[in-house]
Amino acid sequence: MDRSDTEKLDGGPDRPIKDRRAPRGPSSQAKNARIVAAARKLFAENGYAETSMEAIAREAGVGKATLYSHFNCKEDLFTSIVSIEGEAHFVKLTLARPLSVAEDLHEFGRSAFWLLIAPENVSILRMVAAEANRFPDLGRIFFETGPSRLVDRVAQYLERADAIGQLSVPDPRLAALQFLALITAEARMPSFLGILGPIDEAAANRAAHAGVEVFLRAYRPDPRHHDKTD
Amino acid sequence: MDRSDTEKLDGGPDRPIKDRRAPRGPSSQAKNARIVAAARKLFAENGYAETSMEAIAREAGVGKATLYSHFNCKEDLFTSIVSIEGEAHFVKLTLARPLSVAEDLHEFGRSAFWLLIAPENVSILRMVAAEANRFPDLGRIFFETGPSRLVDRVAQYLERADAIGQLSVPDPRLAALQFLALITAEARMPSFLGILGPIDEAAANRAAHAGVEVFLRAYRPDPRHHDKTD
DNA sequence: GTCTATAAAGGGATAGAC
DNA sequence: GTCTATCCCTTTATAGAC
Repeated sequence: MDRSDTEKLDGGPDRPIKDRRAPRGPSSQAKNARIVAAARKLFAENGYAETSMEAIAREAGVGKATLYSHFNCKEDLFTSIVSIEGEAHFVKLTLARPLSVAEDLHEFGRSAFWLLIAPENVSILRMVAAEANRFPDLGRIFFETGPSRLVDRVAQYLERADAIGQLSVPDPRLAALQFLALITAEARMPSFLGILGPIDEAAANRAAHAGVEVFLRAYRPDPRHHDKTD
Repeated sequence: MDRSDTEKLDGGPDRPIKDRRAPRGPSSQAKNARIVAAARKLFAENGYAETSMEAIAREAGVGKATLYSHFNCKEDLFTSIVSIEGEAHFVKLTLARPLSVAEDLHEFGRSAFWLLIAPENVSILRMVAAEANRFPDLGRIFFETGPSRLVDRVAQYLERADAIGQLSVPDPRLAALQFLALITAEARMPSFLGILGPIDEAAANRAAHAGVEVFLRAYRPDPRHHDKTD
């Protein structure tokens, strides 16, 4: 399009410079995406402080000044990554069909296990936790846009299951937190500490099964446990 | 003692230097303790990368070279801190008396809640998790000297309770992990993310109560759930 | 062993050419 | 908008006096 002037100055295709045909995006949008992807990867791998802006620029294939033209400073880039990731991961999961409670919870439990345990998802949590002191608001933003929504969804489901008499759940939000805690009881700590071996579908199935079993035994309808003698 | 030579050179008590009577420990042992305390505090507050050796030396009231005479490098200091802290926190808790299961678990649950949720204890976990990629062995060392022992202790108790028929626990270690997960179900994530408000005895009581209640409903002796139809 | 001063390296952010 | 080269600061680690 409007490259004619520069081509006249360059004098042809055999330019003496290194390699100007490198994948340079047409607009800044593609570079922005590459920067976000690079920052996400490096922050997750090495943490905030140990990740240099130069390394991010290199990973993204752009110059450092380009990086600073997209994000004012390192903190802005970091908070952007956290917000993006927090939403992206937790929006997917749904738990809506009121069919078989055991089936529903098992299916949802398998998905939740992957979400809460898989290394690529845990890294974001580690990042936010590690920088909780330096970025006090970030923890709240991440929690409310991510995990809290997951809890809400489970709680709503449990409330409906209670309403139709399939479960006995006096405190849906507490029960939802307990359900997620049970699903991840075994793998949570090793996952955080980075010492969990590779996980597969079978592991997710076992975790969901073990968690759902205990949860249903505790919250199955039983008139004897309905009186609120707290 | 052997200060006579320097006193001759200094010329008396009115020295022009700032304040040499600062608390200088007699042996290096006291300084070592102060260094460890300072490093523990600063690492916990700001993380590994954001904590400078100079800041640790300042906090400990020693020179930077003194610090390096006690620990070869920053990594060694960090791993030492983690090992020390990992053991110190988890050794205290015991769960031995086979009296009332509900009472025992509630009492232990309250203590475990503090151990797993209190900010000063969570900070060590955040540190190890944050540096899991850079120090791969550290996560395992911390887990095995700390949290894993806690799980073992609970599992042993549950096994005894199963043996005398007060509970029905086919997999004691899994049940132990679930018990601890239930106790901390509500506060775990906010605690990690640094957005948990101040906790008190009442909060610990509520957490223990809610967790024990669900746990006992799931694992109370019931012949119908003993057949291993897995 | 302990401190002061410094060397050597790397990071965040910017200036200026294009 | 984009890149290259650079400024200024902090950091780790050490050298040398005491």
